[in-house]
Amino acid sequence: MPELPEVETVRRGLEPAMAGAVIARVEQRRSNLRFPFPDRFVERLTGRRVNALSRRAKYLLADLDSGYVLVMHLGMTGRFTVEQPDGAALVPGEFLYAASANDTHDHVVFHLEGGARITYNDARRFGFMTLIERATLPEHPLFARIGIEPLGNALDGAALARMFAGKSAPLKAALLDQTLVAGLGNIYVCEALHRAGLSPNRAAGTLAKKDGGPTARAERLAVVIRDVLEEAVAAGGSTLRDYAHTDGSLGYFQHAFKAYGREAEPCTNPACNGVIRRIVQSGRSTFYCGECQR
DNA sequence: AAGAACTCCTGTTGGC
DNA sequence: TGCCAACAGGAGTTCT
Repeated sequence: MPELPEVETVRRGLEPAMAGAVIARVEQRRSNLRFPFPDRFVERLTGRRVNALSRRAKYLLADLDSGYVLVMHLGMTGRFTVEQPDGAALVPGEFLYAASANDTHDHVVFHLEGGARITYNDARRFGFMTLIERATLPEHPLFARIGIEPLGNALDGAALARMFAGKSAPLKAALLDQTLVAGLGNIYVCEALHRAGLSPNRAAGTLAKKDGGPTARAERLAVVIRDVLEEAVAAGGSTLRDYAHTDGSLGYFQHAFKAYGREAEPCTNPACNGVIRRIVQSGRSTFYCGECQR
């Protein structure tokens, strides 16, 4: 499920339970998710304290007192559930995924000192976990080529122009490329392009001037990417088909979608008479308005 | 070397 | 109701 806003929301939900906590026991219920777990995964976590829980792109990073970082990626269907020892599974304002109807897909359980229990559930197993030495993290293949954080200071029109210059790939594909801007996924790319009035089919390179500088479109796109992600984080991310039966607080940004999932509906741009259409680009659905997105 | 297609896996949904 | 195809928030690998 998770794009940047959802991963950040999960981080904020896990942080109160995990940061500063000691991992008393770990249940690893299978040998792999998308990739095999690292050697001696359970032993290397047991007894370790989590110094801090951070995020880079769509990765969650638990910094351990062993000098290693527990790196976690949620793939498409990864979710965490936090249960406190007093039975309180949820804290108001936190975003927590509902436990699935059965525990078939509960693959990892972290038991923390003090009794809190954190369960990782992932039906499709596109997520994964690994351990990387903290000092080598920036050069690690998973992170060496990761692009700029869109909520940091590095994202602006000039940065987009630099990255897109000379590219014939469609804007949609360029924005999904995690080595350029890190953290966008299918939903927020559709939303950002709709806000920016830019066609997902437009060649990415058209957002750079001949001298490599940013066009007005590039400046506009940088602004709306930041806006849409900030609004989504503030809303606790988006909750789609999952979690229908949870009493936990859910993301509600899905109600603010202007393009995603609106095939055949009138364009939500009040100045536009177009209709949202759905096309497929690199195997993924793209929702956009052919009238006001050029 | 860039860009598109294919791949991993399971669950849900919509059409007949 | 059952069956089957299409589709789902990701991204590494393999092709052209």
